[in-house]
Formats: sequence, C-alpha cells, structure tokens
Amino acid sequence: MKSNVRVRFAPSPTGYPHLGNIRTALFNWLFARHNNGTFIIRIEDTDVARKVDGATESILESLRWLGLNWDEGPEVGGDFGPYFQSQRLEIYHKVAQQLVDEGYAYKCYCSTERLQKMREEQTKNSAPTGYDRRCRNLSNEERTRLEQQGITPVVRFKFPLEGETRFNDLIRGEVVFQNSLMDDFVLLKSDGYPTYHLANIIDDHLMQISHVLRADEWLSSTPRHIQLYQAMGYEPPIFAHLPIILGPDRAKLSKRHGATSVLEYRDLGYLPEALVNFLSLLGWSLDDKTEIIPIADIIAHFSLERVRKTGAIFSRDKLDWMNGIYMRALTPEQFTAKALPFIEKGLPAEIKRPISRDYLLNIAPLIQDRVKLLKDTTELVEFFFNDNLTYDHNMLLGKNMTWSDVVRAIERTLAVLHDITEWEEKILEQLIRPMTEELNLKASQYFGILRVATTGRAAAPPLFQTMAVLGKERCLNRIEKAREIASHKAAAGT
RNA sequence: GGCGCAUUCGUCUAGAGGCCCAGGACACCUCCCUCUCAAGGAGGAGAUCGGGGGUCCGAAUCCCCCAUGCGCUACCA
Repeated sequence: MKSNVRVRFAPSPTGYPHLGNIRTALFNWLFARHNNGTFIIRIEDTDVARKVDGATESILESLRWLGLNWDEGPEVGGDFGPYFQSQRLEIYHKVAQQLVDEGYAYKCYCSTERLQKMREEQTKNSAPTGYDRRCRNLSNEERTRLEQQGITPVVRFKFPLEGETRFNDLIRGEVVFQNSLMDDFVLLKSDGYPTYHLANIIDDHLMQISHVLRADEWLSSTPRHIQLYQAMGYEPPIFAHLPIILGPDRAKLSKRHGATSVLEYRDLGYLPEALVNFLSLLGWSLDDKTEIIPIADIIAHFSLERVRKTGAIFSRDKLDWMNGIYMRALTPEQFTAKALPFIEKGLPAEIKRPISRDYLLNIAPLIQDRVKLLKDTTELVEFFFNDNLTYDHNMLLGKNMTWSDVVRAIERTLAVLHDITEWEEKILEQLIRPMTEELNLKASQYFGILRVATTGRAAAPPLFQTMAVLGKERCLNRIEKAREIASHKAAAGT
C-alpha cells in the first residue's frame, strides 16, 4: 500500500551526473522507499542552450546501475506525465498567461544588453544586484509601442515589495527572507521555455509532490517558490534542503574536480552497493558507529532527522576501503561474474579469448581479498594467463644466496614435483615445505624463488594455493625456465 | 557588496546541559599472524568541540557578538 509521500529527482540534462547529483537522487529514493511512497524522475530540459546529447540516458543509466528504480518517469510513464518538461510547454504558457492576467506577473521588454549594463552599474556601486523593475508598471501605450517594435518579451514575476517570506525547512528549521530584497525574476524566457522556477512549481504541484528534497544551493531561491505557490493558489510542498557534496577544496563538487561522473565509478569497478552505502553516509548516519549497512537497513532506518546540515567532502580513500569490504563479501561465483568482463577487456591481446570462467573461478578466492576495484583484477590475475612471464631475473636470487644455491634449490624441487600425481595445495605443501630444511634455506628465501619462478612476481597470493591453481604443467614449465636462467647466471659467475 | 546557510580529529561522522578531560570509521604509525602482498587481530597518535562573551552548580550542546567557509545574487538549473 503506497503512502502519500511523493518525491522526485529532477535533473537537468546539461551534463553527466556526478556524485553530488546522484546523492540527491539517492536521498529522495531512500525517503520514498522508507515511507512506502513514490519516487519520480522528471527531466528538466528547459535550457536549450546547455542541453547535452546523451545526458538524459546517462542519468537514467546511473540510476539503474545503482538500483535506484523509479515508479514514474521516463521509460516507465505514470499518471502525471509527460515527465519531460520540454513536452509540457503548453501548461507553462497557460499558467504564465494566467499569472499575467491576474496581475501576479508582467511582460518585460528589457534587452539582455540593458540588463547586463544595469548589473554592472549595480556591482560598481556595491548596490544589491537584481532587476530594477523598469517594466513592472508599463502603461498600455508603452506596452503596445514595445510590442510593435517586435520585441519578444519575457514574463517576470511581480515579487511583493514588502513583508517577508518564511518557511520551515525540515533540515534547517525556519528560514526567513525579506521580500524587499528579492527581485522580479523571470518565469518565461523569450525562447518560449519556462525557467526552473516556473516549471518546477507547476510540475511539483501537478505531480502532487509532497516533499521537495533538493540540494542546499536551492535554499536561497525557495522564497521565490513559496511566493509562486501562493500566487497560483497552490499548497506548497514540504522542503528539505540537503547538504551539498564538496570537492577537496571545499567548493561545491563539479566537473573540474575530476572523475566525478557516476558511470566512471562503474567503469573503474566500484560495486553499486558499495557506492550506495558510501553515499548514504555522506550527510546521513545510522548511529555513532555503523558503517557497513545493507541497503534494506538503510531504507528501514533512513530519516531526514539524521541528515546533517554541513556539506561533506567526498573521500576516495574511504570509498575504496568500503568497496573492498563489499568485494570480499561476494561469493567466488559472484566475484567471478563481475570480474570477468573487466579481465576480458584488460588482459593483453595475445592472451586467447574467451578466458575460462572455470579457471577464473579457481583463481577468485586467491585474489578477492586483494581487490579494491574490479579494474585491479586484471593486474592481479595476469600471470595466471600469461605463459610468457617476463621479470627481472635477479628477483630469483634470494637474500644472502648465490646463483648455484638457486640452481640447486630449483633442481631439487623439480625432481620432487615431477612425481606428484595429485596436484593439490596440501600435497604440494607437504612435499615442499620440508625441503626448506634440507636445502638449508629460510622459508622466505626458498618460497621466494618458487614464487618468482611460477608467477614472475615478488608479491602474489600464497605459494601453494597459487601453484595448485596454475596446475602441474604450467608450474613445471615455468620452473624449468627459471632453472635455465639461474644456470646461466651461475655459469657466468655473477 | 547584499542575502542565506553552516562551523566537532587531515577526511566522513556520533553527540540534542552532567553518561564527553568528546565515541566510531577512513587514512597514518607500531605490533601480532605470516612464504611475499593483502586480508584479519591488537594497540598508538590525532579535536583546548572556529574565536570571544554570557546563562547555569555544570555547555560541544542554550543565548549574543565576531571570524571564516560555502551557497545564491542569470532570459542556468
């Protein structure tokens, strides 16, 4: 049973959604789900000049990826459509005209040049900026004359000159603005499109939005909205202004802060559930210590009362840590399924495709603990697939050893390995570990040689597990190669 | 410049008059585990709660002033 809570995420397709935008979407979604309400997507495509191709799709894709499903909006429709503002122009025109007729708004013929000049003048004199209301009280004759000049007017709201506008913000409490400080803002642009203020109010009303949860940057224009609601005779929704997400320089997160597009995080290999968990904790908290919270619990406990007022700097370090936690919580099967596409894409071209899912499934437990981002898996997994190991040969030489020590160790190992019929971790360890003593080496020296020989790396998953997964043939071939290298070195007397 | 909002460890945060000479997490450091790298475990360091005044027996928590930061100040959202 749905409640009356109806919230919307109303992005403008002027770019690719970044973490800040999507966090607002997330809080709306959480609020809707917690209250058993309706989550609506409305595309505010009223800025023709800044519109970016593909932005809408990218926004929807970001939401889908994170699992923020919507009940009404693009693709799914709903009873209050259309959900693209560019398809609702007639409605805005009608209401704007009505406001003009009723004396709440007026047509303004001022040119952008004049407005710009006016603003410069105001700034120069350290006066408050804002439209000087020149067209507010035009006589009919003047209006006709300007019309005849062929000027397409904009429609401006006749903001009350006196009094104050107040409202109660669910997060910030009561906020008061002096009306005398507000100017007559534009409702309808000369290109026929409405401004945010007009379209937003009309649609929120028509779509029966109960709560407006939006970023803090809108707080200052809320009195405009309140006044508009009153002029139209609409009941305003409840407002809650969310803290914004900041870049490392404490300024509002934006494109210039780098990789902030949500889809980039997907492509880097963050898990959507990790990102959701992390984002939900940017401004909201469950209690004084819980950090890893399943989505069902976030929904169950989400409340605006526990939303902070201050902007938060997004920290990649902590996200990475959290992603690692979610990564480790995956079953090997899940992990394999998620890592596979990244590995297919990332492994060198000479390695034959498709890569074996079964083989990868065996590798998974060895690397899962070591992965922070799915993109990292390629690097971690590479030596399992690449039989042409290239490494600095000197890595074979353990600390305080000579090359002939290395040759001897390898030869003894090879002899033992050849006879193994059951190539398993336990058996490998049973046979090889005791050799440490026989060879009079430290485990770190001996295992180190074998690690480099089989993996070409100084750091890799535990030796016996790794060898078991690699298989007998691969191990023997690689160790043989290492023996040749070491023999040459020994012969050269280096 | 005007208006608005905010201000607790480097960062994310807990805290709604005594439970706080401020708790948790990330990052950092040390140790343990250990064949390497991780993961895991145990510790450590890190905030005179932006500053100053009040109120109160008692303030991070209430009030006032200041400072600083951010946001808005577009025919952008």
